[in-house]
Amino acid sequence: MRAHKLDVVTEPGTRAERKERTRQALIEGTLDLLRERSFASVSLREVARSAGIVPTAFYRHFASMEDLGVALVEDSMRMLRQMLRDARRTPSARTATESFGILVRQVRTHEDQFRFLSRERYGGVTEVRRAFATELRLFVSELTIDLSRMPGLEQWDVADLEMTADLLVSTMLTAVVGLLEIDRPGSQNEKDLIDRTEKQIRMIMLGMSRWEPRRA
Amino acid sequence: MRAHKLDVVTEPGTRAERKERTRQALIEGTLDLLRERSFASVSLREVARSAGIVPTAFYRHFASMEDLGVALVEDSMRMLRQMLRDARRTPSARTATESFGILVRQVRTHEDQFRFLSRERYGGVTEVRRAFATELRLFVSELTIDLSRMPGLEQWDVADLEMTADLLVSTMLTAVVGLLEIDRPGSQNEKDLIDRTEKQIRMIMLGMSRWEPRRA
DNA sequence: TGTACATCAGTGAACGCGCGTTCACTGATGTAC
DNA sequence: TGTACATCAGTGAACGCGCGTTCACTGATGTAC
Repeated sequence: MRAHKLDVVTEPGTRAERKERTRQALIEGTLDLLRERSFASVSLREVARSAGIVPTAFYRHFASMEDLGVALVEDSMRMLRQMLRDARRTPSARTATESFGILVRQVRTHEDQFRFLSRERYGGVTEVRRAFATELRLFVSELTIDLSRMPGLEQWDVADLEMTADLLVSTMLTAVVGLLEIDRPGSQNEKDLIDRTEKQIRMIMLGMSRWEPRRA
Repeated sequence: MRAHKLDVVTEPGTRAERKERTRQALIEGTLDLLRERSFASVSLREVARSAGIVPTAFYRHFASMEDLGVALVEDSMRMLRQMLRDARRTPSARTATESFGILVRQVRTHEDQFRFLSRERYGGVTEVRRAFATELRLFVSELTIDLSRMPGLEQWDVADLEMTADLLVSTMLTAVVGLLEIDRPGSQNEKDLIDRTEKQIRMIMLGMSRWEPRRA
């Protein structure tokens, strides 16, 4: 019998596991604080408090708040990239409207991270802006390649393909940001927004079918 | 001769005029601080410093930083409304592309205020978000009326008209935000962005000409 | 026009507070033998 | 398995700093007579 071990109230797991758990608590606590505030206005002490540790213990995980910000970007970007990779593998994501449906579900699943990205995109932290812009450019150029393979678009100018990909992406992005403003998922507001965006995508695609590439 | 009056180094004008000048210095100093930071991260003392007054004198003009924020929104919104009113009176603004040209020039003229609006739109201050959303809804509904009068769109559903107006406005808004990211006006980047946006607007209008309203 | 008083934009000292960061520490976990 | 030592996540006191806000003040401008 080693019953006395049960008296010890420390957390289970190895030291490394517990450290990782605290790190996650810091990240999730921060995302939670960012629900209604900007990253620039959140203090190190608040973040530590949200994770249930003393301010000085923060430094066991991050060198500074800026460092935590970078980790947040990396985390969110990893999620975004994974989503895009999955979407490209899903056969049902071939049309823009279907891709948008997948996007909506992902936004609802990773709401905090999408909010962080959309809010800091033009907000204070330069690092976030740069990383997001790069990711977005990557996405647009991938969509450009997809478009170039669509029947009827084979002879299009690259610039025209890019312009169209950019329009489709920015329309979806506007919808994502609108989605984050709607608190209650499944509400009529949400349905209206999704419906409207799908129509907008269809309208753009109608325009594409009439577009004359390389006008003289 | 009252030469001794010239020795006095106080600012010219009546007391009311000087007060108004300080108020403007506070507002412009704040907009200047907001070039690279968010409103939430700017302190009262910094704002006072930027206007060349002592922190306590700030209270002669605004009750709090929040109060200053509201004044900033009101100022920027007044500018935006005036721009829209002028644009509606200009005969050359009849097509969406021409309206966009006017918008680009306005953005370059009132860059600080547009930056404030775009940055705080999803940023911290609730007041700003609400005011901007209202202004935007107003703009979309005015454009909806304009569209309903265009030849070929007379039989369109109101929902379809609104959806289209929303798409046009959000495309222009995306361009405005992109414009603010470009430091050097007149650069190739700027030309590319404007060119791309004009093409996007034309593509949407092509889609409109093919749209079948009230599909069964 | 001149005088006496009221107004009020801006001053400067002072306050209590939360901040980021340093430092020496504690005690459970990990490791070598 | 047991012992002795090393590691290291988290602690708690302490610091100097910029913050928002209070208060009594100054002295030029405005107003009433």
